[in-house]
Amino acid sequence: MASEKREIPPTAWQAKREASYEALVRSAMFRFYEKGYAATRVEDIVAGTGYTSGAFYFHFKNKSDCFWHVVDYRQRRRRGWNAFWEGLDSSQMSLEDIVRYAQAGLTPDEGLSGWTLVMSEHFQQHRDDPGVAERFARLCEGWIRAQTAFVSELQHRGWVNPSRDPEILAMQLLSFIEGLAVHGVVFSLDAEAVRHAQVDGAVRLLSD
Amino acid sequence: MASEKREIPPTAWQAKREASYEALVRSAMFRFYEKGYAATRVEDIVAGTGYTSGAFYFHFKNKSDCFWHVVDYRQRRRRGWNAFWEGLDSSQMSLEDIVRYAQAGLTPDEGLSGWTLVMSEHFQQHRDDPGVAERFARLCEGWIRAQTAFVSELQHRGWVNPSRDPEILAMQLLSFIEGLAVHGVVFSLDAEAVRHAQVDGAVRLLSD
Amino acid sequence: MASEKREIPPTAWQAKREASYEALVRSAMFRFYEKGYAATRVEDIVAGTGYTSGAFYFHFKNKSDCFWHVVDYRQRRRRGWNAFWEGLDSSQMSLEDIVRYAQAGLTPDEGLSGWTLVMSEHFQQHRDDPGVAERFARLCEGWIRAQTAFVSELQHRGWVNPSRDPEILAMQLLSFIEGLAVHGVVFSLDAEAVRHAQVDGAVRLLSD
Amino acid sequence: MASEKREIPPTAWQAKREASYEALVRSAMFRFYEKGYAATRVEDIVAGTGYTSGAFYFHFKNKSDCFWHVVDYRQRRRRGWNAFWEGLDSSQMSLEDIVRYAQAGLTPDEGLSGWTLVMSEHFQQHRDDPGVAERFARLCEGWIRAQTAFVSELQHRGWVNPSRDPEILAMQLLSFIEGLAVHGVVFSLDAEAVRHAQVDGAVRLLSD
DNA sequence: GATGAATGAGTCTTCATTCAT
DNA sequence: AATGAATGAAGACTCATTCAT
Repeated sequence: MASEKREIPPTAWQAKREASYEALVRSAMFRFYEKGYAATRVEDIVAGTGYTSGAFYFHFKNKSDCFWHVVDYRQRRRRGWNAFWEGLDSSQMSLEDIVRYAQAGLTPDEGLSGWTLVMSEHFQQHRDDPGVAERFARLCEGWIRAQTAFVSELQHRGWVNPSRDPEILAMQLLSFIEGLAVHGVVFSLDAEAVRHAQVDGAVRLLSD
Repeated sequence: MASEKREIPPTAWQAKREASYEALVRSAMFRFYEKGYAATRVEDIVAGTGYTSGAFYFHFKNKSDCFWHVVDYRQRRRRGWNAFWEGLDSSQMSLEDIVRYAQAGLTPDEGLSGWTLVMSEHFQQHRDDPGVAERFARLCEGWIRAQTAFVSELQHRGWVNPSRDPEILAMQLLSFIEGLAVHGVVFSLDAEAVRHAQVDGAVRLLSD
Repeated sequence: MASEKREIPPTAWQAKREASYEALVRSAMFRFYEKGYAATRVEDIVAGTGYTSGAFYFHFKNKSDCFWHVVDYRQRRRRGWNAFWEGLDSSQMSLEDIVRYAQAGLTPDEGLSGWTLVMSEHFQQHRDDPGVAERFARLCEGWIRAQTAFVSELQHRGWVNPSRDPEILAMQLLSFIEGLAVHGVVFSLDAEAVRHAQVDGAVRLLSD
Repeated sequence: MASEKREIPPTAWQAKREASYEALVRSAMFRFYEKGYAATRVEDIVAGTGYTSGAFYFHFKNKSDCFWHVVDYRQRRRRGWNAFWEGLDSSQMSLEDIVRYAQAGLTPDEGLSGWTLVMSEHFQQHRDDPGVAERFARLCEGWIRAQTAFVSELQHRGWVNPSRDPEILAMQLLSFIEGLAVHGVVFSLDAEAVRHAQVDGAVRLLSD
């Protein structure tokens, strides 16, 4: 009856759709980060994009759904660790050098350090929604896995004692870095000092 | 109608007031911790206490005010570090022993580990309120000061290299402990594993 | 702790509550009837009562809940059939006389004839809500039961052939009366003509 | 881009147009019936047809317009009463036989018994739109006229007392049949029982 | 000190409808 | 003839807060 109808989704539309989608996701990311998840209204997200709330609900089921799209978006953009090791002559570097160098990778992109705050806030507010806990857990797993790979590599290359459990170390590193970032945000600490304390502490956590 | 009210002696009055106050503060503390600050309604706080929202607004100017009362309440109940060192024969203990022993003091009371989450959420939602940032900063200072005293004491007693800046170390410790606690909550990690990682990491942060 | 607190619900409050409740229920009833269920906004209901939408949501969980409260309210106010037979000297009356006399009881009170319309509209819009169908069925049962009692009484008193199934007759009567009322509303028929056709038809349905 | 569009011969064009029109009208009819007018979204109508909302607004000015198209569609498809009497040897039949036989014609086609519900719902929601009342009245007139013709024919053929007003009788019949149908839908009554009660009652209404 | 009915501003969300393609 | 992204007005509902008692 309506056989060939849906077949030609003109790429023009697809492009349009993707453009508005990305604009909204990115706006949401920044607004969430600036004001917190709860305090960000859909109107706030939409405001600077040139779209309206209708467009928002065209792309997302609701505000919470939008949050998860942001999470995925960030995930997708996170530069892999593989790229990190390539083109790195580690023979001349101290552990501290490497950690400092890796920091840009350890902390989230786009300078949204302490984004965990947003995540935890969303988590709090949807604690009893079914499946949320698992979703967060799975997300964490991914991070730990990536971080574990980094630690393992450090062990392989002789920077870290190979007898230590890389997974636990990964968790400790992540928590420490993020913990400091969050403290920095909440307590208005000097950014440079925080960065320094992160590197210093990370090195110690990695050392015996 | 209000006949028997006059009969209550002033002291009983005050006692009554304090009783309801504490009941509400404590209920708020637990609700905030369980559901997050934003998701906790005044009704939720009031619910299990036997009081009504009217009582709430007798004691607190508003929800945010209540939050700060909780913070103060927690502050007041935090056992001082002085008590910690008394009756502790540290001569026989390793650094790890001490840290493990101190953990109950390092982490917030009543098993509300990761309460920073609540604080940061409240912070996010009142970012532009004037004075909030300072208030948080001052609060943090208090913690750092206490923690710094602890670290200094460790240096005095020879557990920690005296040349390190105790304040930075304090900040690192706090962030690390809280960071792990938060991760544990958000990502549903095993409580025992978290505790273990906390002690282990803390020792490393304190070591050279 | 809060032992005797809830014990004295000052009747003043109860009265206040009941007053606002009834005002809202009645307003809802009339608005629903005038504009239909879907087209009636909560604001419309609240408008003439002197209350605000907040009061509405104090009394009702939501608009649909309010609808059911209206249904119950109508149910409660429906004069029983017992009162009908008392003080009625049926010996001198024809069947038509009785039916005409009963019409005020057969049709809903307050001149809201054809209120079934509202019910069916609400029904349509909540068809997939669980429990709605049963609730309506139970409601209908009650009506049929009452109507059946009326028919049985007519049989006892010799007005209607006792061999006919009173329950089926009751259903036919109800449907006929309501069906005509609805047609009258939707097709703007003359009220008097409708009333006449109702009595005439009802008598025929009751006759052999 | 629009290259092959010109190649379609005008007749094919028209056929295409009619196909999509009918698909949409029929879908609307069924959706309205299943979920009610208000609860049916344009998307719902469009869903199973293979078209999109754009097509909908090509054929109909708006949702209400679509409703009237459905009404017309149903009107057009209603088998005339002329066809009914042809090829019916009524000499051997009782009144009940005829009514039963006519029921398929009395009740709406396609098993959408109780479609009056939808009509009345639409009516409620457009009560103050000018012209709606008249339009409904005219519609009803048509039905009554058809039904009146049927009744008159019954009188001619001796089944019904010729002294009774055929128009009133027609209205009573229609209301009764539809009233029962509606009750059946809203109160989940057994379809067979309803049908039986319809025939039985109709015969009584037609009898003296 | 405490009650609880009532307020009303604030938000999310829906959906009929438009329009460039 | 039809698409589907986007609009934006409308409405339901929440909840911190007030106030007469």
